[in-house]
Amino acid sequence: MTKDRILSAAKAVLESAGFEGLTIRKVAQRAGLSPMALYRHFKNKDELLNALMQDGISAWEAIVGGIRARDPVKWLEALSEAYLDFALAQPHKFDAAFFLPAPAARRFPDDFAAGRSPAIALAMARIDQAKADGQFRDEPTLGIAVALAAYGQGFVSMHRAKRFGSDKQFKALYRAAQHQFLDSLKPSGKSK
Amino acid sequence: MTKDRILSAAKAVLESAGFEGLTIRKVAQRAGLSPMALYRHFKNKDELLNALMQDGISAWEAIVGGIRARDPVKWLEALSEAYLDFALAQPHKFDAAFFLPAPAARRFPDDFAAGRSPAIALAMARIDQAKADGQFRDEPTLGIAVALAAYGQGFVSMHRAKRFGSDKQFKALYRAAQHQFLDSLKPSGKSK
DNA sequence: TTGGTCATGCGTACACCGTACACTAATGAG
DNA sequence: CTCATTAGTGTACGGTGTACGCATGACCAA
Repeated sequence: MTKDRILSAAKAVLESAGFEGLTIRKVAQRAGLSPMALYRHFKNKDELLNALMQDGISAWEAIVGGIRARDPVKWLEALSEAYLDFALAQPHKFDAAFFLPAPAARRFPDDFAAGRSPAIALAMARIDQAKADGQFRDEPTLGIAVALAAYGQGFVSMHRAKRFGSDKQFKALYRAAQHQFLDSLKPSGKSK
Repeated sequence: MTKDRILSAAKAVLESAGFEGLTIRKVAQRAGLSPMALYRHFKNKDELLNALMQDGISAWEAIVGGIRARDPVKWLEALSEAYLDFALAQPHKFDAAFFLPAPAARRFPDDFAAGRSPAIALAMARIDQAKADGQFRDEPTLGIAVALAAYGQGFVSMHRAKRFGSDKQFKALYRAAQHQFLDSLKPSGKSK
């Protein structure tokens, strides 16, 4: 389908030129079409960006789905590390997944607890499991999941805004914070 | 000075039209100048944006400097709340302060611990104080400060990306996470 | 006063952007 | 074959950042 070809072209342009360099004209050229042809398949540029967001989210879901750790806490640690890898190794795809504004239609409802997102649902299941195992205290599962997500997104956002001196410092602080966070969820008295 | 007039115009345009609507031509018109006149005072648009970032940061520093709470933990709670207010009440200024990429020249050095930013330095002083008071456990001060910042930035970033169903949900989760975070820093056994 | 230097602002022009509009070429059903 | 639907195109418009060269005026030395 032509639409897929356009999407592939868009992903290629995004990869090589970033969001700044992602233009209708460039995508069209890459797809071997005239610029206006894209409008047969996407209402406008925003809709194309939205498709890229979807693609980025799918990539992330696949990564999360591939985490193999058995122990729920280890699983959450692996999740956190995978997130860091994703952000650094595929920055544009990552940004598409996490920073692009969602159109009204696909926003989480107020109970996004329910886990409209498979990745969040998976994480919440592991958190519940850790609580059942007695590895975590009894804090609200949604709160923990969202906090973990915010943590990661915050670090990456600060990194994107060039608030860290170096990637090395960024990674070190990211890992330290993640470790401390998971640590803080252990039952009282067990910390450190 | 003309430069100040341009900056004021830019701030006004930013406030009323956001970053999307911030164009050289609009700023020039607002300042009563021709578009090209701006280039006598700013190398290019990026440099103008950088000046806006500086302005946003100053606004934030002023807010932080104005927090009056005596108790260090209360002070940190007030900080967190002020951050939320700032993000919601002055979104563009907030974004200028926290999301605009810093030019290489003004990046934090690797020991940004040292607190190139007055706000971070203030926060770290309060954290040290809380530790001295026995209100916090002995985690690394820098780690706590950066984690707190990442927390806030992450929530706001997710909000900007429209990942929350509503402002109400956003605020509720933000506050819950902040509360849980500060709580987790208390000495073992005292949590909840 | 004259002349020169420098800072300031302006007008024009260019390349690039998203996309509205009107068009043609291809496809497939009856 | 006819005709409606779809896919793709070319042109054009209003917007963007900004390079370039010129005009103006303030200042100061001769």
